Amino acid sequence: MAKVKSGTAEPKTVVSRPETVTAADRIHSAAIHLLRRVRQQDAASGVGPAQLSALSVLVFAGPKTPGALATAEQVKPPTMSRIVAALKRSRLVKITRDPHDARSMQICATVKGTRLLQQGRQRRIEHLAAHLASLTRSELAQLAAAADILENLLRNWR
Amino acid sequence: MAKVKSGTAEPKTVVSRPETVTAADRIHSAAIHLLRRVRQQDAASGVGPAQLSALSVLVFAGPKTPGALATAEQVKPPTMSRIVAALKRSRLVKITRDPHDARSMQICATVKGTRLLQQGRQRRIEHLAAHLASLTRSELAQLAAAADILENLLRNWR
DNA sequence: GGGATATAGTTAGCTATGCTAATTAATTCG
DNA sequence: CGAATTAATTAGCATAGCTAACTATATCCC
Repeated sequence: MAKVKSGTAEPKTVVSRPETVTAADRIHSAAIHLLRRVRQQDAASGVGPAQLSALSVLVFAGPKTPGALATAEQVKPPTMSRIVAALKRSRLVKITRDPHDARSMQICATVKGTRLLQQGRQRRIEHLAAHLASLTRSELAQLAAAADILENLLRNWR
Repeated sequence: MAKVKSGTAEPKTVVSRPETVTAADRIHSAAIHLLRRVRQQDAASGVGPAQLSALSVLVFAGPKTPGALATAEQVKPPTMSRIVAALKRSRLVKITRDPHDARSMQICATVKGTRLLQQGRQRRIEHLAAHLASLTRSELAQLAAAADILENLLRNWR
């Protein structure tokens, strides 16, 4: 029952504002349907969505260990282990072992990986652009702002 | 960058507003990360995300044929066929054959299915609530509005 | 030093969800 | 009535999520 620490001594039972309920449903539904559409575009790259997402982290945030990648992507280590193995098979990343800790390693996007990601992004943009173009400047700004609000919310989750 | 080479038609050069590019990336990323968080909560229901989403359509939009459900969920018929089979095994939906067309059938959420969905929704809300509570009324409204803009966009996709 | 403990990653095995191609069954059309 | 169409399923494959159990290395502490 949604207890939240408040400034007062006792935990308060927060009665969710009614709009919170419908907002959660609508955000959830929109996210699901958006990703299903995007998936159809990304299929053209021949690389699955989880691999693309992990690769994206590597390209934009630089090399990472498998564990750090798993944390960043909010999946468990074995899942990331397999994703990385697939990326490596496709030569989209390269692995370098940590000289100071033989258990550890750095995963780094290759030129091929970076190029593939940029092309995928390009393809996605090209497809999104036609649709986003039908939005007003204000609506687009609203979407972008909402995405940021969400990411901020997600960053401090839990 | 961001020309829209209309894959098929005349090479109309749409110069995307710069914010369109970053907006697409941010929306995409936010959607991926939101769903990974939500998935962890929904796992408690013991029913997969695709099943929950399909069930949600049935609960809120009423009975549907497998084909219509596949279209609504943007998946191919065999995929929906298996999702429906799983829902049926769990007694979350019931099937009635169309008396006028023996090939066709109606899928309808059972009381159990409706209850499970509401409970999952409740669980999601409880979890979201603490985080959404930190948003202002205006930010929340912005998120909900953005979700609607997205859904509208998606409805007329392609 | 050396055993106990902790940490990084992988392997094995299960489930769920996507797909395409081919199949079955029923309806509609010519 | 036979051919084409339509609705749904079956079969087979790949990706991606999980937990449990394993290997290898590092660190801690006596």
